[in-house]
Amino acid sequence: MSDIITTRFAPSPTGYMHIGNLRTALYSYLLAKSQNGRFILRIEDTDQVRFVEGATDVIIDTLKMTGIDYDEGPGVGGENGPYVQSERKDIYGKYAEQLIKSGHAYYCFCSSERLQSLHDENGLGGYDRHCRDLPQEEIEKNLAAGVPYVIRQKIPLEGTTSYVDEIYGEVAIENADMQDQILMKADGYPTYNFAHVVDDYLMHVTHVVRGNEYLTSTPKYCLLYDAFGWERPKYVHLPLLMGKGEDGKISKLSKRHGAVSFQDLVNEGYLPQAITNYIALLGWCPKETNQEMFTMDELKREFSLDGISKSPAVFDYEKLKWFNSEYIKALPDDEYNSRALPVLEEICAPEVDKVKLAGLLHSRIATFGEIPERVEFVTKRLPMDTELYVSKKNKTTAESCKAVLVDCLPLLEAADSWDNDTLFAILKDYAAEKELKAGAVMWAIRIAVARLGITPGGATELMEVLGREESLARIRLAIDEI
RNA sequence: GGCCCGUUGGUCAAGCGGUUAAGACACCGGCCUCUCACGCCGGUAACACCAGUUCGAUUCUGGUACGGGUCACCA
Repeated sequence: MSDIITTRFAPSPTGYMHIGNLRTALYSYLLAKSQNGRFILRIEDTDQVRFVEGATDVIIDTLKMTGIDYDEGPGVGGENGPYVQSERKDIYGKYAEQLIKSGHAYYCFCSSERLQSLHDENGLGGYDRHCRDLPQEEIEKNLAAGVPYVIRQKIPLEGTTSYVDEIYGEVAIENADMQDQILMKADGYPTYNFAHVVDDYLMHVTHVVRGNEYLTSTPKYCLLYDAFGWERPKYVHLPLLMGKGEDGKISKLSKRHGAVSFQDLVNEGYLPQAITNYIALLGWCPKETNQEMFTMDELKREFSLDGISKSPAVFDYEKLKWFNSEYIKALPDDEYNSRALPVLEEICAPEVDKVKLAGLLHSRIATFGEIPERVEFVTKRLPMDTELYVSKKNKTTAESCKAVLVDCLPLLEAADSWDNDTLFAILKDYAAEKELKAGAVMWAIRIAVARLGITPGGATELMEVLGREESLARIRLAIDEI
């Protein structure tokens, strides 16, 4: 058991899955699975104030949708449970007591008001270690009197604590620069700082994978392991995910940069696999290959620590879109239709051929969320801009297009059936007869019928989707408008 | 502000002492085409700066600048 690599993902239930968090989960999972290890999900809900109903389900659902399956955790159980910290509340106290006995922690009776004023005075400074060396009798007196207390870690006043991070190498921090951080809160719950150390030990976690905001606080955790006499785990701190603001400034990825939760992205029409694939490459790059499209199994095979970058990565929605469009294009028709058709059903008139329209859209959309705007012209006659008739490539002008429309209207009216092949043949023949470029004819018709410059299909394809009556009506209207 | 980390094109990134400094997204151009898209072909664009080590630095060391993180009874 101890030989096998064990990682965990330990989010706090906030109600949504931040994309940076998801990447941490993914890397943690991949590290374990790349070496046939175990992966644990642990819910860190020691903050009772921030409790969010149903938040754990969001986490579990996200992992399920992305294919990050855990070997132990809520819902699946395991021999190291429970996997929700609030359900493990009883076990932290005795470890804290142990630390007090061994001189690595102490009771602190300072009120939160005092702490607050301390903070206000110093700005940045922290606790003044007021209770660090309280006389034993005073401690007992306070305890007996029921004075609320927290338990703080007794950080050595001198010396340096260092560890070797798997990504960043040696990190050394002066003990004097560390705070006597709180291990147990007044409400009896442990802090993250304490709980995760105890749990990682109890759950036999061998590699702690997390964001690099913990890089400099890790020595404090190392001191805890040392105090208990436990073997320290290996640390894998990941470069942060950044966002680029409209002002061009780069900062930690947050709401102001757009959709940052997995659920937001899914709602916008991104596929879970596309999201996973993209974020896998944000801070990691495979060795010996230039591959970009990865299935989860391939990631498990290729993933390795030495491919992880040290520098922060800016989340690029454009590239995510590209991945998503690739995944959409690769979708089998039935799967694609099951996503696209409902959207079209909802926004299109009954006479519109949704299956045809969906087909036209298949290779042209980057997200399912953009379907409504792409097909708006089908159900609505958009305001016409006659400039659209001008095509330098096809050498058309509004006037030349009008002539084409006038000529073609009766031909189309006479069409004995209304499908793409028939319509195309009619127009092609017309172009040949008039010695026009086919493109010039198609351009005129397409603009007239779509009233839009960029369309999800060619002239005759659009006419087929719009139907005979609407198409002809639009051509007549267009003639009048020029 | 103290401490810590980082710095290759607009973005993701390969590189790990000697290279014409990969590739992808985006962008631009071309081809194909019934438009757009797809697809194919091509192009623009980068080693933050200054010292040092070395025969030789994008690669190693130091400093500067810039960016980020952290200093909670949040995780």
